Amino acid sequence: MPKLKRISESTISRLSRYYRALVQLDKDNYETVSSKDLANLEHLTPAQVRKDLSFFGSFGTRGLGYPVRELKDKIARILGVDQEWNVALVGIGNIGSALVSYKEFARQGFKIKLLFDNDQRKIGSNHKGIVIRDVANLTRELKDNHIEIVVIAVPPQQAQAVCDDIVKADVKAILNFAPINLKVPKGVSLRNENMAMELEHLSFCLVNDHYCEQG
Amino acid sequence: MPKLKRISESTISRLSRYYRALVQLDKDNYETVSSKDLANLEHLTPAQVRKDLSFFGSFGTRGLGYPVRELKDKIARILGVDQEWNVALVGIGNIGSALVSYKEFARQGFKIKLLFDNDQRKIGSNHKGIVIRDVANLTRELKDNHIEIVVIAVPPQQAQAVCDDIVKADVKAILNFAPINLKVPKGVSLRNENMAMELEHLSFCLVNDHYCEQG
DNA sequence: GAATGTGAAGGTTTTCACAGCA
DNA sequence: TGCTGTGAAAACCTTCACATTC
Repeated sequence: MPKLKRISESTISRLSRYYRALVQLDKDNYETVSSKDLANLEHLTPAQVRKDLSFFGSFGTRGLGYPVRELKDKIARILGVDQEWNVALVGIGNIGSALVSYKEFARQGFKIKLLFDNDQRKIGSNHKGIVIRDVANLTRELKDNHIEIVVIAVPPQQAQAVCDDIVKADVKAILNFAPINLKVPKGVSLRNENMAMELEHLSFCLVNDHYCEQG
Repeated sequence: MPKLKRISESTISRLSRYYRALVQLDKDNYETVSSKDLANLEHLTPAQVRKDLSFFGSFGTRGLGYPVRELKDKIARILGVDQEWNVALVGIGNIGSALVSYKEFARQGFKIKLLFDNDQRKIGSNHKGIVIRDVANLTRELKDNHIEIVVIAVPPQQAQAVCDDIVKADVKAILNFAPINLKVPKGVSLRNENMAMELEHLSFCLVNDHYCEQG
């Protein structure tokens, strides 16, 4: 009985973690798993696991636990990783090229279909079997190729302009690696990966260990 | 009058954002900034800004606002980015090599001093001016070189073993790119960058836009 | 007058605890 | 008996509102 309540960011992130754990449990031929086991695997509490899952339905059996395979598939459905997504990547610099070869992406159904850059020397060349296109045509090519998710890996100065072009192509999901706060209209989902910020978090913990709860 | 209360993760992350904004304001020769201005720059509320800062002291002047340069320096101090940190990177694959050239790191005082890999073909070779060492000697070399922060960019199967070696070297801060939940003892700070998880978050939003608050 | 610093209020997330079911 | 599902309680985080200071 899923209620139409807003789901918190943390619940969604934990869903990813449950999913990962369940994939492993399934590989290891476990049939069922209790909220306690699942919680231990991901260093969470059993109540948290049950509450999170309860937002989406009643997947378990009292006295027994959750059926591994079935729960895995249900969560895959909820997360949208039971289908393929067309992904484009803008900015084929250090991070961009690393992402092209990042195996975890393809494994989960995220297919990198298009690459873009603004460097004339790169445009037209092949990168791991994908031709690099001119970012000048970004909006049109995203539309023509039915891209659903775009990854931004350009320098911060160019990120907002690129982002605006992406939004114009009606793309509703953006993953941003540029260390800048992008503005997107309502209805567009934006996630940020900011490595410098994570390092700053760590240095904060090193300097202020009395404030900072362990790891 | 900083109280000895635990600081929330979100406050620490916002501190990084204030810092970035203040660096820019200082470059643009602003002398003072109000909580309202700072909030607008980072899409937050003025009350949030004031509350966050108040955990660490009273940096502003009533009726005037905060002195930009001074606040920037104070936050740099709090975040620990007023000093240099010795960083090592384990795993010189796609992501690892991208990180070596990531300019944002060095700019903030995070100096990559050592590189490690387990691939005999890579060990001993030069990567952007840094020699790649054998991960077999990880613990000893981290100790000998007074490394304070280690970045893990190895495949998930090897991540926990690498992590254990890092902990043995008394390193207290780890940034992990492997899609796995590492176990670290109390007192060690661990941050995770999980790109697959961010993409899953986006696909969740695409599939469940009714649950998912905008961007 | 203008904007900080901060208790108190309000909202959200997590944990508790137990009823309910296999 | 064992473990889920879930209201209620507790903890936590954000916003409000205003006294306070320049």
